[in-house]
Amino acid sequence: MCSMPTAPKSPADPLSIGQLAKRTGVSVSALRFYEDKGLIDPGRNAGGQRRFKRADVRRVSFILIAQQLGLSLGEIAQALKSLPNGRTPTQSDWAAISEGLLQRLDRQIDEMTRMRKSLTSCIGCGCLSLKACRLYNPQDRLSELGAGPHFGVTPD
Amino acid sequence: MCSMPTAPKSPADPLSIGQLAKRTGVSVSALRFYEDKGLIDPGRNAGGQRRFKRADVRRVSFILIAQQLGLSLGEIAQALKSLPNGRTPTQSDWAAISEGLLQRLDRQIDEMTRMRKSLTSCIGCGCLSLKACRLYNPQDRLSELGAGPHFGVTPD
DNA sequence: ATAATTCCTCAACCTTGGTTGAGGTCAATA
DNA sequence: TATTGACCTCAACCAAGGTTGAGGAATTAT
Repeated sequence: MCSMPTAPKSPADPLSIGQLAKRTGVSVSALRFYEDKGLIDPGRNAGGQRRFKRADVRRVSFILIAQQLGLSLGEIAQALKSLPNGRTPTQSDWAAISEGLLQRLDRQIDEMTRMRKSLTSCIGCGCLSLKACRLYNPQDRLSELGAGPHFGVTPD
Repeated sequence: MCSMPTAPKSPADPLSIGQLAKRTGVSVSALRFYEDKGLIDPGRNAGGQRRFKRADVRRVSFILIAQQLGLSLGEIAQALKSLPNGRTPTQSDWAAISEGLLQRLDRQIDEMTRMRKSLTSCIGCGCLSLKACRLYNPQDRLSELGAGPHFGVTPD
């Protein structure tokens, strides 16, 4: 026969949720949660079970990377909308969307570097008032790194 | 008389929670929450109302700064334990504890810079697999920046 | 054919970092 | 003195990012 002995899973083979979980290291419950939030959109087989395309491995990888960079799932969902719908994303589609991450990362590094400068000067003078930080950094507040309360310390 | 006309609030004047809120920009409810978590420990007046020392303004500033750097309230509580108990912290006490923040910030900048390198190479090859990232960055995962799921992408 | 897995949905729960409101007390002001 | 604030506690709620478990259906292995 022409068919290979141990079915070398063609690139079209769909993945079950458990298989995707294993490949990505993301738990099954988290994958369902991502679907619920619109980050992934698996098809279903006749029995109603989720069937993922192999390209979804990359999609989940993107989610993980973006999370590392501090994007919320909502922001990630937004970013993923820039991918072609219908067609399976190509490498250059992924490269394009990843550029956005890189820019964000650069902004973050920049903010942290400014923060470092401020903190150094705060430590230097012992004031710990963020007066200096605010001079350097008027209303940015590294807010990408966490919600954090409103800022506006009026020191002693 | 020797006393000044409009009572130039001596450094010993205690602050009410509302006054502290105004000085720090932190809401009254958040201040109560911080007390609950052990980050601040105001005394009480005869009527049971919180009375903060002026040094608490600095303490709250520290909390805000540390939050910006991604520390959880629990971690901040830990850090604050290094302050002298009993005595009001001096400028050099604050400088010492802030050194820890600076080191953490440096680690973060370092991690982000490595992440940038990885991401650049991922974008370059279009793989988006984090294979390269993991090479550069074996098990660190910028985890300081958020809980984030377990990492272990096995690409397509 | 049957047993063992895996999967399904839905609801409840968890942690962080708070906010909001009810019901009641304290303190400053007219 | 009366009355506004400002304050008190306690409980419930919110959003994010999930986990856990119940009860049941589908799939896979023997």
